[in-house]
Amino acid sequence: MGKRKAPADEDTPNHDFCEFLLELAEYEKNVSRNIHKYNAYRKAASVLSALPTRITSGSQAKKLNGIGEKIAKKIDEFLATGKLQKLENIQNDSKNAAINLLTRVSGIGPAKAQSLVNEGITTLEQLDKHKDKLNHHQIIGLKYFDDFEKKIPRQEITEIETVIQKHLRQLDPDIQITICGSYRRGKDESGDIDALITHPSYLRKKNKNTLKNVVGALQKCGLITETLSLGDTKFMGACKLEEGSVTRRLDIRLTPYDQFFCAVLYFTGSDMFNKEMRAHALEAGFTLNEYSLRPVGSTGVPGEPVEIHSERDIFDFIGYPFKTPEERSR
DNA sequence: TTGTTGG
DNA sequence: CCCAACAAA
Repeated sequence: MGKRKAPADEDTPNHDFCEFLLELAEYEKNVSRNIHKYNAYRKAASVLSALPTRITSGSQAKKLNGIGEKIAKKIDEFLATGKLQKLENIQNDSKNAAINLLTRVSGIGPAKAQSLVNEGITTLEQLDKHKDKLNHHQIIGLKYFDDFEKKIPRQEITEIETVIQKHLRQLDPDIQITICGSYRRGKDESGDIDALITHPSYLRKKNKNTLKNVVGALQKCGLITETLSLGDTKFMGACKLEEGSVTRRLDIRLTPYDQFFCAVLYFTGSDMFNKEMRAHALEAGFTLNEYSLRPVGSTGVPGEPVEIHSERDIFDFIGYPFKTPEERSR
C-alpha cells in the first residue's frame, strides 16, 4: 500500500489508550527520531491491547510490564480529562505536520523528511521547486503523489494482469505469474500491484537478466512507465493501462521455481494470517518463511526444505486446514 | 560499507 | 522481522 501505519487495534477494552500511545510512538519515531521512546510506547500499547479488562487508573497500569511512571501519568491525565496535552501540542505542531506530509511521498522516510523540514521545505509546492534535493525515486513519488494514494479497483488490476500475461507469454511461454496481495484475497480494491513471477529453469541463482527482460518487454508495450528500482530479483515501479489512466504502483519479483509457492503464500498475506500460519507451523515442528518450509529438529535449527508443488502442499505438511486466499484476510 | 526506504 | 535496491561520500 501507500505507506506504513500504526497497527491500530480494534475493540479491546483499552483501545483508546493504545491509540494515543501508538500516536506518541509514531511521533517519537518520525519527528523526534528517538527509537527508544518509540519502542517504549509500542511495548506499552502492546501490553495494554493484550489486556482483557479495562484499566481504571495509572497506578493500576503501572504494575504492567512496560508501563512506568511517565505512561501511568498519561493514563491518569487521559482518564481525568479525556485527552492528552502532549498529544494536542503535537497535533498543532507545524513541524510535525510537515514531516507527516513529506513522509507520504514515496521514497521519503522520516530521515529525509526531517532534513527537508530543517531546510525550510514544508509543502509539496516547495518540494517541487527543489527537486535537486531529491533522488529519482523521490521525484517519481512526488510526481505521482495523488495517483499513488488512490486505491486500485479490482477490475483494473485484472486488466493489467491480462496485459502482463499476454506479453510475458510471448517473451517465454514457461514464465508463470501470480498477482498476490489483497487482490488475490479477493478485495475489490488494492493499494498497489504485487506480481510474482517464476520460471521452471530458474532454480537458485543465475538468471541475471530474466527480470530485466520482463521489465523491458512491459516497457516496450507501454504498460510500465516508471522505474523506482530494478535489481536481479525485484522491480519496483509504476504502470498505467493507457494514456489518461491513473499511474499505479507495480512491484514484480522473480522467485526461484522451488520457492514460488512459499513466496505466493507469503505475499498473499494477510500479515495476520501469515503470523497465525507460521505459529501453527512451529507447533507442528516446521519453520515457514517466504522461501521455504523446513522441519525443525529437537536440537533447534536443522532443515532441508520440504518439496512443495502447490500452495496446498504447505497447508498439508503442517496439518493446517486449507484456506482459500479469500479466507485469509485479517 | 552503511544508512535509508519500502514491502 | 528481514531483505533487496539504492545512494552517500
